[in-house]
Amino acid sequence: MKEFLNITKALADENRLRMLMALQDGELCVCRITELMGLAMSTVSKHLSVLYQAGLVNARKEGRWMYYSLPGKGAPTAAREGVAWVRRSLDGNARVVEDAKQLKKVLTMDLSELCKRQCKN
Amino acid sequence: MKEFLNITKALADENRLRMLMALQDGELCVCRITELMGLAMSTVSKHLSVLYQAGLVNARKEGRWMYYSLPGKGAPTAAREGVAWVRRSLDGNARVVEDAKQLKKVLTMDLSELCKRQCKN
DNA sequence: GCTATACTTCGTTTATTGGCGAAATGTAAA
DNA sequence: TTTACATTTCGCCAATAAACGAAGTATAGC
Repeated sequence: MKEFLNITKALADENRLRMLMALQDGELCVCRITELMGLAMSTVSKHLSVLYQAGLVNARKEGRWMYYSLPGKGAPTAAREGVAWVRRSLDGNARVVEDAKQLKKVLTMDLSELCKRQCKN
Repeated sequence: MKEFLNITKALADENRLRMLMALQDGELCVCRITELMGLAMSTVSKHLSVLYQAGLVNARKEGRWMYYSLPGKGAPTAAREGVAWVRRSLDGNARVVEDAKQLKKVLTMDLSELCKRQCKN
């Protein structure tokens, strides 16, 4: 019960739902997500930690960068089904579409430049 | 987004998950649910209101009694799928099984007696 | 009409959560 | 081995949410 409750609690926040939807087209590092969300990096990191604890995202460290992605086949059923349900339900949502558009821009930005700027804030 | 967030927030509470699972075998009135949950009736009523606002339960008034049940075919897709996901994920859960057992006892109790007792508390 | 009853709403308290900036951690480049 | 940088953790404050009891609403029976 507690495990499943972790999942539902993780899904009960608009910003975390936006992050899950933003990860649809592949993994992202924290500073790109931060740029997209318009929140403090520490806040974004906390949200990603909540999603990770619930098994709703994978985490991969590469050098100084941390990449988050949607869970694959190995993930627990409840988490995978939860993500699938969210994706079906929010597909085409105005905010999500807007985010996807904004994400395209963020992906063209230079990673180092982006992170440098984030850490200033 | 707001609508879907209503659903995920409604699912992000253990007592509300227990209530949804308790409704699996058919509608229940508030005082039976109250007896099962071991909470104040006002608290249970509030929880049911949250579930109702999210479209996760139906409500039907019959005389002095209010009956809540899981949503049928007419309900929005996201809500129906959410309930289905919860049921799959919590099927066989220890607490849920225990509740189901307890519910059987509660169903044998006299409704009027039960409600009278609830309202005293 | 009154009274009892089944439920909801309101007001308050306490606990949890989201947000930020500052400090800490870990990694890579100079 | 410093220095820079990407991310996380910590400490704090504000906002949200869960719990209760008391008061309010609506319905059935006298």
